[in-house]
Amino acid sequence: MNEKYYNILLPVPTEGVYTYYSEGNLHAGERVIVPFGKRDMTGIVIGVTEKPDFECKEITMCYNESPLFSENYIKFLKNMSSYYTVPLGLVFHGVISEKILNVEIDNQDKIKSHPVKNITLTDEQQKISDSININSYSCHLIKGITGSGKTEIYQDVAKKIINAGKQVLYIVPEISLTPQLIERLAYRLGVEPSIYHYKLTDKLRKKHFIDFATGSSKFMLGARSALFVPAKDLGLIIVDEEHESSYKQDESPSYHLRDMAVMYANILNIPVILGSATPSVESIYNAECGKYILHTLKERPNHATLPQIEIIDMKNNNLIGSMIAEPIYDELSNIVKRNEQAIILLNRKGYSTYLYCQQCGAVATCLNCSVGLVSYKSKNKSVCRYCNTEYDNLTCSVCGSNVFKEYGYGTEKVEEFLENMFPDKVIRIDTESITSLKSLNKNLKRFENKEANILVGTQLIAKGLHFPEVTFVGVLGIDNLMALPDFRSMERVYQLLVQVSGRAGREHLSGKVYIQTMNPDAPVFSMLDSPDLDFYYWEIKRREITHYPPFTKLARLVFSYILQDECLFTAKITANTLKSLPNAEKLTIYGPKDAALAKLQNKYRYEILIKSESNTDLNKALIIAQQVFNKHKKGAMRLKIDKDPYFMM
DNA sequence: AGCACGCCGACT
DNA sequence: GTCGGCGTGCTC
Repeated sequence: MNEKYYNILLPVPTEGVYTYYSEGNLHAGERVIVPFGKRDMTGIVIGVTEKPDFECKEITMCYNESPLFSENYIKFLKNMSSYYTVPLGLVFHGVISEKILNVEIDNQDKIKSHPVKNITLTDEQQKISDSININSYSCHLIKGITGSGKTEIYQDVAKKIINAGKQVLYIVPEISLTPQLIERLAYRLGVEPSIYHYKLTDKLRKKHFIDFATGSSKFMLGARSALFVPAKDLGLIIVDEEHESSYKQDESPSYHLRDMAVMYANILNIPVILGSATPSVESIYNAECGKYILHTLKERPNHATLPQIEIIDMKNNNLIGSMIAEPIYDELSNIVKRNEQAIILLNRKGYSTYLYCQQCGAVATCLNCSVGLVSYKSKNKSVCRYCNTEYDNLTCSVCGSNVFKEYGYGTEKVEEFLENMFPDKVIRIDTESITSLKSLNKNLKRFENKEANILVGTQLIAKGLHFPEVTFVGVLGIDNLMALPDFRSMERVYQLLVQVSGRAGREHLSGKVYIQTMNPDAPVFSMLDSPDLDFYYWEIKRREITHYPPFTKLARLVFSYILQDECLFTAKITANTLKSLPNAEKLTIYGPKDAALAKLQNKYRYEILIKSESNTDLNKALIIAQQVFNKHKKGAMRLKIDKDPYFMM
């Protein structure tokens, strides 16, 4: 009898580590198939263990392969599990689907290679690239506007890593994963990148996973989930647009990709590069503390001039069509007259954004959510933007009337109005107008080919898309964003406005940006055309005074359940327990109070916010909170623990 | 997450 | 009687 006992990690939302025996000799990181309940599952070997005092089952099958997962990878998952106080199995489950995990290694096609195109770096770029030691951990934050040469630096460092026989992981927000980017990278690096993201077919995702895991591919370009493809010998991680809030995962484990990339690079002892035109407040703070190394690219591409930014006071200006301040409207007329191009940015979809009952004045809200409905003219319906319930013939839930007054405007209404004023000159792009990537590309092409002069859209068009002919950007509805109950709202407004300003007047044309607001004296506006860190210094001071991150650690606990009283009751018990903990004086606990969205999909929601200067104290509280909740929860009651929350709604 | 067990309501 | 609704609990 030479049975050995192994701890196996399975992708199940529990602790996830189970003990099995085998007569074979297994190594950490190897994949195995084991019986789990009534089914067979693929898991990975964590290590050898003593014979436990309960009955174990036998490992059904060992993949005959050298381990795909490294010990460092397992360490990374464990660190992630303890940082987010999420069970290890749940982390594994949330990060790799079982479908991908049990992929077979078959005969692989050769990775295509291309002739390498040499790029010459400017002195500024070369200096930054050379300062990055490719043999050990360091975190580099590169600040530079679009086209200032961040990509060239990424490529130069990547090339050094690949020449040293190691692999490179390049992560971008999902929306920037365009065919143009993929083509450009393949062309410049001389290798076909393995692409990895959610929308890829299973077949391709499996292929790219295996290519990178076995080391036959040296370069992976992907979205958030690509960080968890186990590499054979990773030498560099690049996180582009590091400030993007889409890097924060909504579901548990709600990790932040940038933070996890830094954690992983640290464990692997390899360099990591973060890039952005508008780095996040916490990253600049980390640079100031000496955790990251900040590099600022000062040269502007083709010596383009900064756009001229003007703040339009809506109180002193006519609103054309009750929407658009006169100076913006006039500018659009000029644009159409001169056959130039403009972007109108508005972060609201739909036609009218507020509907009031004409009889009793009640606001039309969703029956399942505490959210006001938005009307859509194209669908002839009103829609809840959270649960997407559509209302055909809206009746007032208070008085039963079905006549509503419409206020507020979304992109659909702005498009209609501008289309009336400038027939055939307007295109709209938002998640409602585009049904697929194809239709997005089609609309983008139409605009690129100058089939229209004015592009109306939501944030979609402010991020990462290039419109070389645009000379004017008008921003509507920024006041809504500033008013959001979120300590990061000013940071987001700043980033959005700087990013969208970058869309105006690139290359040979100089541009203008007009922002209409009821609050022209808001400090954020005066810092937009400063290329330095003025906004950062202003914002970091506010964060310090108000005890928000990065000066404190924050966690948000959301309780949700169909029964309001029971939900509040459990939240109260949890909060009271936390308040009476021995380390309670190290914690600041708010709530429970109604969540900003008090009801969603018929579930009532209460939230508790916990602040602490110490990560350890915060984590202790989160573990207790989970235990108290498990003891007192009823039925399908849920608790979502969001550490380092990015969305306070 | 699956999958089974178990305890109530309304069908051939 | 038994089919099926989904609440509860477990998986080495």
